[in-house]
Amino acid sequence: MSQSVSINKLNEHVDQQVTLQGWMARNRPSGKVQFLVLRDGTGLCQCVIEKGVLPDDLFDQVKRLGQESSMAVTGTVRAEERSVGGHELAVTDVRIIGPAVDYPITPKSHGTEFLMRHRHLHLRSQRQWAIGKIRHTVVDAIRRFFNDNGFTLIDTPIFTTIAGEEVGSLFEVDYFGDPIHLTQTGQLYLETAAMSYGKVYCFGPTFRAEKSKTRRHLTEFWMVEPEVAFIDLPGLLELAETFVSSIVSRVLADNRSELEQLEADIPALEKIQAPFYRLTYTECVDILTSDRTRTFLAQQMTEFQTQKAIIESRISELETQQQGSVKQWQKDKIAAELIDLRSEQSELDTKIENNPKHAELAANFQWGKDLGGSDETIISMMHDKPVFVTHYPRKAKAFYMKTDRSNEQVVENFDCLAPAGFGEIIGGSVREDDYDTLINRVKEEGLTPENYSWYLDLRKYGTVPHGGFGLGVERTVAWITGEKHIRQCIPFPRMMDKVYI
RNA sequence: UCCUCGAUAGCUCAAUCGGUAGAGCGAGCGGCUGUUAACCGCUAGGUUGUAGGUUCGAGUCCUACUCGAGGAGCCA
Repeated sequence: MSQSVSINKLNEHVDQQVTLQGWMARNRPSGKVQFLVLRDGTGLCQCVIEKGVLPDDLFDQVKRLGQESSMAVTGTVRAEERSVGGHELAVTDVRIIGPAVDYPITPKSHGTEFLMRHRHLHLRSQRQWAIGKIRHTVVDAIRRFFNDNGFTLIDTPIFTTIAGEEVGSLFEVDYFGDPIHLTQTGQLYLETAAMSYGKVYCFGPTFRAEKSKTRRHLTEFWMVEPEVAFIDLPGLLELAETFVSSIVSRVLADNRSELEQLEADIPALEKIQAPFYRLTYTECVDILTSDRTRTFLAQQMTEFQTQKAIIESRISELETQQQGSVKQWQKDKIAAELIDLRSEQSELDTKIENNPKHAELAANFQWGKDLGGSDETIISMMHDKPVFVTHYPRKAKAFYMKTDRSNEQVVENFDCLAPAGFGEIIGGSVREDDYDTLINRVKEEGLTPENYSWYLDLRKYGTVPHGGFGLGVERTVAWITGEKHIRQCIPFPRMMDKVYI
């Protein structure tokens, strides 16, 4: 028996006899030769099976195997320019492990619903695999960053007795007859630990029952939250920009081929380096209501319409070609392109429809409101690097955020908006550290102070300025990979009213 | 919760004015030694989401419901 190796290590075994173990991604049998592409979790390798080398009955058995059949394939590695991955295997033996019949996900395109219902199998497909590899790097980079910078990991509870954000977005579960909630944030617990270790972070799933049906929302998502004692707002911003930059540069270093495969915007990612842009909320309001935004949106509208015209002329061009007497496979290709173009067209229609609404929302923006999704998108579209927006109105924000002592209308908080219209990936703040101010804020919000007694205690026994933020893992992965919907960025997504498997 | 669009073969989609439901892929069989979503020939595959209604006749029109997609509010 020859040495068992993984496909990503084939370059170390050229001209040697090896055994690969994996699944059949596809097979193209012809009379006397089969080109079988094997997938082993580390990459793809074309295996060339020749009749005569393999016994006839085995050759025929392999020929009849369905997509995703598992097998061990033995042969000689050779360098081959024409092949995926640059290597191929001249096969001398095949051992069939688990045949597959009628694998549902075919090489043709599928709709979202179908893929989500087959999520357990969809994870094997190339695109999902690449996103998963990048998610892995993102998670590792997050842990690395904090572990290497003096932070201590604190595991905060998932069953929680207090709310950090909107009470309405808590999932309630039955805890031996009493109600308890799934955590929306580890922050409040994390603050207690920051008073013990100085610099801490938590990293885990978090749950929000928001009725949000958008490409940026999940009801269960992963969030990392650092919390630091003796830090101010500029210090937090510096931490956040160093942190985000370190994640992006790790992905660029470790997952370049996955980024290429996903057609991510690599030059744009290479620009993600500190310092990021800094704007106050008030400056954002000024921008939104200015001529700059008006002309920016008008330009966008023109651009959308130009794109739409291009797509429409391409569609009618293809439709004409389709009428003509071309070969069937060409018709097929045209049909596939038409489907893509039509979905692009309807996306543009939505953008064209929304543009005036967004323009109106922006132009009429009143100081005091929270920034809406469209407002954030506008600000983020105007920049090629992430933007920090700081100092939001106190009334629009959570009770625990520290009131700015030089302007009591605002709090010392920040959001970090990823560029090119992606939107918010981080929300954070300096925490209110004065006992009396905090208890008044708790009461103002209609919350019960008794429930927060332990949280208030932190302000009684050696209070210090401190703060932190939360970064959404799926949003970060979606932004980096250029994936439109964050449901593709977690293995098993849970959405507002839809849990597939 | 609200607005818009959709549901036709296992999958992705066609079906003109309301007039016999059709392709490709996938599956099965046969052919082909260099294929990259190969190609060529043949075969099987359908209660058009559900329930009503209009009509000589409904995939197509009307009503309700179910499910899905996109968007809005809110957020990481």
